[in-house]
Amino acid sequence: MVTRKNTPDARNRILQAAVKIFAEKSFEGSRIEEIAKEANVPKSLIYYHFKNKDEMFEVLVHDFIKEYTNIIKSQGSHSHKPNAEEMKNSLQNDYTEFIAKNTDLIRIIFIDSLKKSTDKPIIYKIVEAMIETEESNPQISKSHNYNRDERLIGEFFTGVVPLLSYLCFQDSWINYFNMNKEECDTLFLKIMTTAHEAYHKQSSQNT
Amino acid sequence: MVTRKNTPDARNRILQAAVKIFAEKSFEGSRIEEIAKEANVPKSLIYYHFKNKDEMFEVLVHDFIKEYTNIIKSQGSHSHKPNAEEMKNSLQNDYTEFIAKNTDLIRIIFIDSLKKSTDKPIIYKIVEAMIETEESNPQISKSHNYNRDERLIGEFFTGVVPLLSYLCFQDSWINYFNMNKEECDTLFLKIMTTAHEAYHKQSSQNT
Amino acid sequence: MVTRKNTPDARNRILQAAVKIFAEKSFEGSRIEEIAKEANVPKSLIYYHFKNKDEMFEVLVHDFIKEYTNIIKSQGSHSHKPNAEEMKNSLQNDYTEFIAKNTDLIRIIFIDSLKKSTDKPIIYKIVEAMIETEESNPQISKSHNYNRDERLIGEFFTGVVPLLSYLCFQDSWINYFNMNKEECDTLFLKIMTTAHEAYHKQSSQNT
Amino acid sequence: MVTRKNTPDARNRILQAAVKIFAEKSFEGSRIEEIAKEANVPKSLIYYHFKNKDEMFEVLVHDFIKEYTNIIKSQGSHSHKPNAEEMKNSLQNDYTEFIAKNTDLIRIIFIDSLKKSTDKPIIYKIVEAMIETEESNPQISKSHNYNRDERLIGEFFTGVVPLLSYLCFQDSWINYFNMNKEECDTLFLKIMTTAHEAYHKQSSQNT
DNA sequence: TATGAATGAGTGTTCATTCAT
DNA sequence: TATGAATGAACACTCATTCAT
Repeated sequence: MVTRKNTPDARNRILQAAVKIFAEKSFEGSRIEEIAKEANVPKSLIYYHFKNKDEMFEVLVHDFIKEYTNIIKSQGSHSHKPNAEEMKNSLQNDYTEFIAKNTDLIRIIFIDSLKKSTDKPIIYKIVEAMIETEESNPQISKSHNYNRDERLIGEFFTGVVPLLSYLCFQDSWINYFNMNKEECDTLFLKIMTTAHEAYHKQSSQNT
Repeated sequence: MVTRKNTPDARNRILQAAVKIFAEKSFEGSRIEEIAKEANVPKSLIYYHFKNKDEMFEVLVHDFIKEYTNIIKSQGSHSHKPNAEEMKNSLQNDYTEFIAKNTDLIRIIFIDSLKKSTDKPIIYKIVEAMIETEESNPQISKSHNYNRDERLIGEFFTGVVPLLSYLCFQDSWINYFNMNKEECDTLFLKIMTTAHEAYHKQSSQNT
Repeated sequence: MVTRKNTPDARNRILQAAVKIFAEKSFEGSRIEEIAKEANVPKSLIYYHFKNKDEMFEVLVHDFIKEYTNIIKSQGSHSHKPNAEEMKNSLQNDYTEFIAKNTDLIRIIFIDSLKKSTDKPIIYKIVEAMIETEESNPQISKSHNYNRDERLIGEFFTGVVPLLSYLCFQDSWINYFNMNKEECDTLFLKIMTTAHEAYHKQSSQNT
Repeated sequence: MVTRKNTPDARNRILQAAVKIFAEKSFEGSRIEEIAKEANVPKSLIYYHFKNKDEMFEVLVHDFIKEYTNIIKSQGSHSHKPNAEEMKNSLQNDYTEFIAKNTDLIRIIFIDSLKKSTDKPIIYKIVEAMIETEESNPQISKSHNYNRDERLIGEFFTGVVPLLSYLCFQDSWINYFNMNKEECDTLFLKIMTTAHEAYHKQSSQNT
């Protein structure tokens, strides 16, 4: 009499386990065996639910990007010229909550996107979604000094990248530099907000 | 008559090949076989020059960090409160030149550092070197409002991370967003300088 | 509302599908999954109807041999010393019709019988049935020059084997050698009849 | 201290082992592990010498066909209108010797060729080589009643197929029908020669 | 110094088969 | 009668590493 897992959410457990292992070892460094162990399923079940390792990755990314895009779109006015106050508040909003919940997945996407061979890094979809939302707002996109390229670069390199990096490095940073988590968060937020805001101000001064 | 492998620099060719492959596939995703092919040497020669795959990685990183540290130290006062002018010039200086020459290695280190399991990301050595140099300058470190934590976070998340990210994403960015390389460089520089400077200004206003 | 699988003949559809897949990939090369797909039933239904893969094969072979034997027996005098005329006519008779209808199964049996490890090739049952029928006819078997071994070898290697081979190769032969089906059939029939007849004639001259 | 096999002919041992196992279990039914065991090498060595299972098969077939073709070509006038005497003698000649030595490989090729999906059965190369050699002989090919299609069908279905079948079935036949090997060989030879000759005679009578 | 051959411990994946319902 | 989910035992193939020369 073999005990069956009988949990209809085996598929989800597998996906969660995959995220965890991928985040720790990177995609290539992860072993199906280990994901199976983490999910408490036989590895053959992984192949019942997914075609192969790649498909697990794709499903994970696809679902994330889909949900991310939805959140961005539903937030509408979220990303333009936030001030420190708004920024701080936003840490409790849907967007940041979602991002915080998916740190590991973001890490995976970040790592994958950094590979040289990747000519269409997944991470770009993140800025794209932000900019698309922005451009669907005529007030912004029709303004005389709107510059798509500048917006993309600005949002990505002074906004998205520092934020996601912070999420990824947070734990080891606190550990390695012996900082206090609360203070560290506050400091980062202040610094990044200042820097990101500065870009926004300058950007709007262009004629 | 066997074609000689140009013996003296076989080791170097292997290292260069390793950098290339690691950058494309990440450390775990790279195969010794492929590195050997890229370096045009038999697989076994790699094991003549290096103990194992890990050692290749370590040699690569060690040499890079060593050279990096030297450059930083020899530049002395390079990184504090630069203005746009200095920043622009610096693109031609030793530091940026060195960084530009080692994009692939930086990519490798960046990727490796992003793994969750890495509690001492190699990339931290980069800020550390900067801060150490800074702190060896009593004029700066003894100033009444000097705050090491803030300096670290500021330099890392508004300086190092955006810069290295730009290096890593540059090519695919231009390709994906259909931008012009020159303009893209200029735009990034302007934006990042503005943002990074803003942090420096604010930082120095703290009492 | 689930589409019913047309219950009563699911078993037959499975068997037909099995024949098709076995014929294409050989028994070992066939996958239950693929048979299920071909039969448009879930994999598990196959195990409802058959104990395992081997049993499907056995059922298929058993049914074929049974029906074959019946036809042979009911034809009685079919195989001895046919002349060209009889042979040609026989192409429309039960025997050849049955064989033509079961080309795929014959192919499967032929392939299986060719394996070295098989010491009791199924295909032998085909000559056996012919000879048994013959021997049950005292007029033939008691004739002074009747030689069972010679009959077996003769019927098998100049009769059964060429005929079954032709059935198996027919399609690809026409395709590969760019022949016309009708002519090809006629040619083969003429040639094979001549050869087979020659054996019969010579055989009966033995004293 | 691990004992290395150090046999430069490991590759050959692998090929021979593959022939043996393929012949017993068919290609799909064979396990690399088993071939490795038979060849007395670790299975990884098989992948050092061959890309994969398919390549082993291809190498085997390619080498066989090449050698076969050479023999056929060097025999020149071997296959046309042989009489019983010639046929008998030929059993000791290069051709038959070669065939007898490669029974297992022939079995493998025969089996593979019988699969329905194979649109260009390897076995056809055997008749092709015979016919090509024949056609390179102007005396034959220019004769007024030479008919390529008839030659192909005739040689294949009354010559090649019975002969190869006999090779494949020989052992189990003797066993199953309880015959004596010598007598069996003689009987088959007499019967097949008669039948094949008959086709040749008739063929040459066509105007 | 250099290398072709060899090897063992994996590693992703497959597959016949079974279970619960 | 029927089926989606599950499973373990293989299986083909990989890969870092080592050996002998």
